Amino acid sequence: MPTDTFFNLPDDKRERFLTVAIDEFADNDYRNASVSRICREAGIAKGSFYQYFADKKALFMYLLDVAVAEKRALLAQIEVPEGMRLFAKLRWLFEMQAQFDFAHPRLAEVGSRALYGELPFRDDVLETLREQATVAYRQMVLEGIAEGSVREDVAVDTAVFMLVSIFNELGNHLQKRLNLTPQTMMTRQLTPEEWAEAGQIFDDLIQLLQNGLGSAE
Amino acid sequence: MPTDTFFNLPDDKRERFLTVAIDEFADNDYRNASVSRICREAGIAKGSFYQYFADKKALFMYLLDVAVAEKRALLAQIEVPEGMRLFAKLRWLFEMQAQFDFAHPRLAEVGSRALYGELPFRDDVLETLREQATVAYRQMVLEGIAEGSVREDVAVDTAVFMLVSIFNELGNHLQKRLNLTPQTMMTRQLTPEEWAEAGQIFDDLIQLLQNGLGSAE
DNA sequence: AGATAATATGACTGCATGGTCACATGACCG
DNA sequence: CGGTCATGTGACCATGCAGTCATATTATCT
Repeated sequence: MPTDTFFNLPDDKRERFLTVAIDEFADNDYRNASVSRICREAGIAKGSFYQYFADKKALFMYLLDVAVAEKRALLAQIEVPEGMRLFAKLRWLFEMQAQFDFAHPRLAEVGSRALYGELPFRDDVLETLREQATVAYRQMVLEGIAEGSVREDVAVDTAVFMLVSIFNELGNHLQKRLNLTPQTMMTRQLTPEEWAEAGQIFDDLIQLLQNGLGSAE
Repeated sequence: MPTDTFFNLPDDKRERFLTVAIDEFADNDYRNASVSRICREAGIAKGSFYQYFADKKALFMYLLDVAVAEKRALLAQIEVPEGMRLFAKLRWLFEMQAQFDFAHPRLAEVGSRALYGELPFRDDVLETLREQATVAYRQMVLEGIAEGSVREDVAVDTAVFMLVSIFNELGNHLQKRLNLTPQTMMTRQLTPEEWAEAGQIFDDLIQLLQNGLGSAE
């Protein structure tokens, strides 16, 4: 989506630009993110920007590409476990998501804005991305039923809705529970204690999803 | 928050204005909602607007007042049941929320934007409103434990997080499941069949929250 | 060095916004 | 009728935006 000129840029300049752009789209939704501000911040002329990208939308879509690529890179780094049963798989997914959020807090913010925020244009790629989570979760629930780990009489649509809602808010919740801000996450790694706490939250969540809140009474 | 002048307005003019304003803040987040557009749409001069409200923020806060008042009115209409146990109470809450969403779809949209969207200013009243849901749910879970309907070893914080996440997304989910748009909701009542379907979804949700997705295995 | 192509630049256009203000209109009262 | 007060009005200001373009700078090759 960017032009050759953009890729010809010296690495440091290109990276500085990207950092600034990601920050801008992490701090502001699409309409309020400002090309002018990005240019000012990154120290490049407005005209130059339009030599790199056709327009604001092209930059935004490229940032999403970067986010997707980054996520793929993370997944490639860790072998996807085979033969996991539903609740183990869910837990693993939670952990993956958290790992991405912690490794790329600003990018993750851009991504979640893109998925759940409002945009002044319609984009099919994005639309598909949006649906993907629902479809994947439905598939998982169905497999869960097939393998016997999920009750046969479960209300599939409603269960999927639950999973997606929780998944979407998980990042925010972890941040609150661990007292983290995107800044602190950028500047330091998670301590083992923090990871343990996150792990505990995942365990609790899985426990709740699997057995509910109700007592046996 | 509005001036006397605003309340002195002929009823139809004031109501027309409010309808337009609510639509504007339902369709756009705070920053993108436009006073100029509201004035144009409502057929009043820009100067007049500033005779009714100190500024854009004052209008916005007033709309929230209206929303809260409207919700109170709904609750006053229906007697709050006493002595309900947790899961019955939750179901009742779901139904209340849905009834409000269906009765005032546009206002509900303004409200949820206010609670979960971003604002260019900080407001203590709003902050309190935001926390209220979490506090109330925590209280309910604790009561649930006390009365024995909730497992004693439940992870309270995580359970509350689950409940809040689900509750926040419930409106959207119902809309999708029942194939409704704010417009259709404005123009017609829900059919008994649609209400039944909503009720089924509530039942399913409660069932999932209480017993989880897991099979007994 | 000279010529050609790639890149950088920032003033500029056109547009929309929130908010102001000097003035116009209308209502009520003696 | 005249005067006073409440209300209505829209041109106007400062600001910020996305995007353009003529011009200037720098690289590259002969």
